[in-house]
Amino acid sequence: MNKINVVEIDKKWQTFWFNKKNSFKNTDKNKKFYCLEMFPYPSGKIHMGHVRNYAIGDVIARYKMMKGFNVLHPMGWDSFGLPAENAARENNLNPSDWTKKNISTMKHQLQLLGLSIDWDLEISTCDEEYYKHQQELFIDFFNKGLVIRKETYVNWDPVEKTVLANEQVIDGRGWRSNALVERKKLYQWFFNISKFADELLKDLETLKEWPEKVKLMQKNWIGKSLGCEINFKVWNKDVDIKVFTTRPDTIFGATFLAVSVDHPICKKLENSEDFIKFKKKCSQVGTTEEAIANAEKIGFKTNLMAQHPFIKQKKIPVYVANFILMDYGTGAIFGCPAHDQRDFDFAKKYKLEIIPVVKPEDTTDTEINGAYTGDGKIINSDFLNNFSVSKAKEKIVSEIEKKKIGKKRITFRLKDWGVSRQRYWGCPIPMIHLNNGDVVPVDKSELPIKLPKDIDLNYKGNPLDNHPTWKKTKYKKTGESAIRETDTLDTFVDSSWYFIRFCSPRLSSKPFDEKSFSYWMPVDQYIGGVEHAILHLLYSRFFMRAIKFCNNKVKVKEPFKGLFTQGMVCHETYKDKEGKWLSPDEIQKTKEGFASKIDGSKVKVGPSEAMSKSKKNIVDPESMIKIYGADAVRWFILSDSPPDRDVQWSTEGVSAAHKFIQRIWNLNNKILDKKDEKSDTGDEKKFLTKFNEYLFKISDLIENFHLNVAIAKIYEITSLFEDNLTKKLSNKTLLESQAKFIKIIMPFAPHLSYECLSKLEGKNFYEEIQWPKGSKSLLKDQEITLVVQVNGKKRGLIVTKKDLSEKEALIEAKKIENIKKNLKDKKIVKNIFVKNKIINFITT
RNA sequence: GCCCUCGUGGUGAAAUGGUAGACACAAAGGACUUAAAAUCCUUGCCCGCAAGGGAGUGCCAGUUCGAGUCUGGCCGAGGGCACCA
Repeated sequence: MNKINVVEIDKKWQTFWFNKKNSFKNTDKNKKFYCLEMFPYPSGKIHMGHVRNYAIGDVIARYKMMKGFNVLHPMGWDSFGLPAENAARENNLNPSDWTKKNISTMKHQLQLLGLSIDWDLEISTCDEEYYKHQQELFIDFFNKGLVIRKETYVNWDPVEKTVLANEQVIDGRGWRSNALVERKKLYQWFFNISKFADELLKDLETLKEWPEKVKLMQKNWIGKSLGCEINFKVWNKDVDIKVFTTRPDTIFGATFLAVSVDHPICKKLENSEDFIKFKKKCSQVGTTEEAIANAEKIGFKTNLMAQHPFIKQKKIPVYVANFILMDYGTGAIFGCPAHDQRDFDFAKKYKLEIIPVVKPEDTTDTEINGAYTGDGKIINSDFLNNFSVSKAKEKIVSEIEKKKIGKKRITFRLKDWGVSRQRYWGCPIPMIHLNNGDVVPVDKSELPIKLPKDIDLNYKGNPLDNHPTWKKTKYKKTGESAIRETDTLDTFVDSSWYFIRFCSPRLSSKPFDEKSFSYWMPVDQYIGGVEHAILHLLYSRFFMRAIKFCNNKVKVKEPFKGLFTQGMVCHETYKDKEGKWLSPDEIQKTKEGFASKIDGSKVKVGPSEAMSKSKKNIVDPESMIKIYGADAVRWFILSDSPPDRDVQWSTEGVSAAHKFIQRIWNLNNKILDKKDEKSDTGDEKKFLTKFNEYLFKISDLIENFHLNVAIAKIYEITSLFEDNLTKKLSNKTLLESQAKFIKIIMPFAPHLSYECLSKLEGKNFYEEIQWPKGSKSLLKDQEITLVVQVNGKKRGLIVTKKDLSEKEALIEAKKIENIKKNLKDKKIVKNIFVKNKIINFITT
């Protein structure tokens, strides 16, 4: 048997595509398609997650090219970030060198996959030619008031004297120093994303091709809530505490006030030693929402009492509490323990009064074990009694407004986007600090503000700040000396507009050319990991709006028309007898299970988890490609699971994919070698009808991302062809159909397809390869199977032509022996008939 | 803690409210072969020689002629939580 040499054909066609430069540009300019996969962080080598992401994208890109679209399919590198700095420090090299080396390795590896990427458009965010435009955008945003400077908390490592990323804080301690991490306030730069909060929320509705779950996550993240501000008078003092609540209906259940430690009224407590201690304790909780939510709720009782606005004689204590955040609402709440779990926990701890004011409709239970947050009838609430929750809300808000002690207010959970990072390997923020305290942008002619090459990363603190000369500069307008901003930008900024840069990646004069922008944007299909569902996608949506805000030639609001989020690649985990992780290469199969290759001892097989270095459950794509070929690797990763779910990598699976590649190759050869014979029109028609049906089905499946099902159908087509080799089909029919079939496989396994097609059609590919056209009229000749049920249970089947009438169907159904048996001695009460689907006899 | 998603054979999975398990992996049996590899065929819960019948999609209710699919409650697993990317 003629064996396919996958390594050889991989190389052959990759060279062919490379020389052709993927220039599929002779297509219809009026039909554009921008296909984009999330660009990778150059961490060293590509991993299976990348393979999956880019295999999915390549199917879509190639399919659209074959459909005649002018396709933009670029690739770049998200090349600023923390790992480069860490690696550089460990190996004593420059982050730039480390990054460049990784990019070159990974680019080579990606090319081994045979992707239809136009490498002429390659960009890298750490490239001066990229980040100078980002600095320009920053200045534009600043001039339009979209950049602000304010104080926030960071994780501070007191030993390293650096700001730590959340992932660098382990159990409240710095990952290197092991010192207890403190919260520290710093002045930082922010993008005013909250300005667009309402718009970002509302426009989610226009994103028809986004997964519902991603939209829901963004909606909850933005967190619009309708509530109300209420002023509480402080007893015997001339101050008010303004609280924000989404549950004004529970005002009669209010038994305390709680304010954030950063609330202005706390200023007066600064001279109390107890308060300082309390504040210190609060600062030991991390800055993540998770840490704050899980931290024990603690409070500091002030000597202030607040006057309840609706109960004359009632005074309630004012606490400072660690779970109240200054940047949400007003930084103060009223606590209603009966109907808020956090308030409940707090009240239990400090033995505060708990007054139920909402009674659930369906219980008589009087014992309170926790907060009740559902609907019900209002009780213990004076004029609100007997109202429902929603009615009570309306009533109380109008009452509050009438009394002028507060007003309706909409709040968003979404905070402004902090973009300052006290790190070296990022885009320098193009601002300078003048002697008089003003902070101004640099002149655009001075861009790019380049990172210095000579940097000492072993020095404690902010590297740019510690550089001997870099920050010293002059203000161009006046010539006075000035100090550069030494913070760099969050790497999310880099990835918030790279898809725009791809429209005109070599343009030096400005970030993008408006003409190419309006041709290509928005991205028609964006593909990437679901872990980016909120931040990256939301920031990109903000950036698009901010750019539009600064440039009236930009008409696009939403950067990504279609979004697809793929699942992770998982693998079983293995541990040796000492509980140490083993990689799949370090084990071998035995009769009982698996054993270590090193000492032959038994291996414990653990659950399949996302591939990660720490668990060593990694399979290297490059070595897989070398053994099985690019097509088999792509094929397997697409075939085994729906693309939006996790997939389990298995050696058996990729080996099976390889066998299938061989099977198609064999089929192709059998058809080429077959002697012509007299055809039977009946056989031919049957074959062509069935194949035609598959053709429509597969287009549909690809367009809806059901790539695993599309592959299952391709297996079925293969069997169809193999079965028909022994039937009476003309060679013309077989060869023509096979060529169509090979084209269907092309987006998935392009190397194999080009090789087969070059044999079938015996020509070189100077023209575009078109997706095969199906016949609508042939679709009408399909056979369908009608299910016959008695009382909802399947009792028979009718194989028949399409669109059989109810009358005919019932006659046919009653002819079936088993149906006769089941209807015997019974009276038919009702017939259910669904065309091309089902007959259901309902009997007495 | 909060938000989101997912639970179907030994495994990955398929199924516009209409035949549950397509397709594939693994396993068992068989064919070819001196043998192995490769390839191909068959089987796949329970009763039955078969025809056929029964149970069955995490658990408990409900809607429907009909529920894996819709509704409510529960249990379990995974993702995100603003300085990892």
